[in-house]
Amino acid sequence: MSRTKIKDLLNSTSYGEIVTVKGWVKTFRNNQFLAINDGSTINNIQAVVDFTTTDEALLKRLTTGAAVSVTGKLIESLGKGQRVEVQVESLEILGDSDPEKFPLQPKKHSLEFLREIAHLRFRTNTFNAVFKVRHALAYAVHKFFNDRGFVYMHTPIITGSDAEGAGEMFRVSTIDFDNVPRNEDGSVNYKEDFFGKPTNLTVSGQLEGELAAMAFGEIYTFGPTFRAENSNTTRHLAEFWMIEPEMAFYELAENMDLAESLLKYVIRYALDNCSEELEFLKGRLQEEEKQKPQNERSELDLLAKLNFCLENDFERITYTEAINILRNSKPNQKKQFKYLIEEWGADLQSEHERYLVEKHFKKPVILTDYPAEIKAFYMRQNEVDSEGRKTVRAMDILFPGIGEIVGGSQREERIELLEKRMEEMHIPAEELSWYLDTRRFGSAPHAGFGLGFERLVLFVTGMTNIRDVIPFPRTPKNAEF
RNA sequence: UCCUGAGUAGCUCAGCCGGUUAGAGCAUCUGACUGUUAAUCAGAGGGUCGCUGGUUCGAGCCCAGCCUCAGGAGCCA
Repeated sequence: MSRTKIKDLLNSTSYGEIVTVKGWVKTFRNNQFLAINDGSTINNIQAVVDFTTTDEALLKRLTTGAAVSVTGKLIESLGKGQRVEVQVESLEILGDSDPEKFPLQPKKHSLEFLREIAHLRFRTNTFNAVFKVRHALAYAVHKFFNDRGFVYMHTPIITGSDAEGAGEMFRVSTIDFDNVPRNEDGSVNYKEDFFGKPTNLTVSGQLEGELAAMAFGEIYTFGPTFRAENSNTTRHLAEFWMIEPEMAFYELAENMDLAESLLKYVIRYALDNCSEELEFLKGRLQEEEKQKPQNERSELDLLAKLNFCLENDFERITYTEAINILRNSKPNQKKQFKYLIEEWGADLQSEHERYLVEKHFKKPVILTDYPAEIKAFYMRQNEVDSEGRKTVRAMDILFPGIGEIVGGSQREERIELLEKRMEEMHIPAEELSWYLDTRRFGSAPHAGFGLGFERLVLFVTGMTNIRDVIPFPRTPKNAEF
């Protein structure tokens, strides 16, 4: 007999129908009430076993975590707390679960503990909900771009260029560390390595993405990204997923429009398609925040926060305007910032970003036109202003609780200016001549951005540690599973 | 990498000023009960107090080093 998914059974009114349920035991109460979950929904179905006619040895094996198949009649529940239940006629244990050793109990576990058993945490309500939302968001990203005619481009994971400048890279090599091939001067002979030269894992698909955009018009990438930074925070991973659209003939304003509508679209999609999961996560967050003092709790609950984000335009201000706001802000004047804002040109610290987003505007903020000094070589240079300040057409989107969720820019399409900037920043032009070819042959204005997928999942699920929104987090000193 | 805090039973945590045999709730096991909702009730088992060294008559507690984890910062998405 084919199985029926629990999600469908919980919505069914076909009372009297004989159904088969396969799933994992959550709890077995009172020697007769079996709560089964099959992952199709965070809710369980109750199967009622007649213990007077069932073999005692079999009943003993109904332990938390065991995989079971039950067949019986779907009936209106005789008890309160659930609408339907299955009256068990036959019961089979598909896989036992030793209760002495199975680490998940029908009680609350800390997220830290569950992180240590990441292979089993999928079976908890919280992670069921988180990864359902993650899936929905990933699907929505593809749907958004596909519906707008963007081409999904697979940029390389292994890169031969170390000039991307987005952070420390992981070396990819087949060299035997115990027997390193050397040149006469003692340096490593990379000609002996797999690719015949040093290679690394990608830190960004942007440069290759630009090449494709200069042919297809509008493309996006969505793939794994690797940063070998020794970052130990709630919002950094060594391996994460990034979405990088790149669009020919877009200027900065259109780039911002696209990023804002992408974020709103995928949040809307999650609200429309994951209401059960988000409702659960909202409750989880409220429980968690009960531990905190009143002034640290969120003003809006999870659903209200997401809806608020949809209903309001993101605030768009330039770096220069932000500096003026910060300079005149209370925490700056009362010297409450750890880093006080004094001069134009300083990089914004996360305390400043948080002030702008969470205190001043109380909504997502897009910061544009940063000082050229603190931004990457490929960003389009603005005219020097009346005070002699050099800025670039960068834009960062800041979200409450997350910080920077999007970083992008209009790209410098004028080759003379680009080459000059590369020289100033000591970027080897020879290594990137393929990149510069886009500016040599039919260069055109274009723009793009990078969206950190896990940071998006963090925001939508209300989770607070990025290690809890990716199945198997890779962080410094941690590559388990 | 820096700053702060933590590490005691399977899990969550208590453990006073250094002093007898290190405790609780949940989980597990045994029994009772049998329409329960993290079932309930009674009982039992369960400890390398993160690791190494030191101080002391005596260390879970004090000191030093190390490891791991968490939060914050930096780097960034």
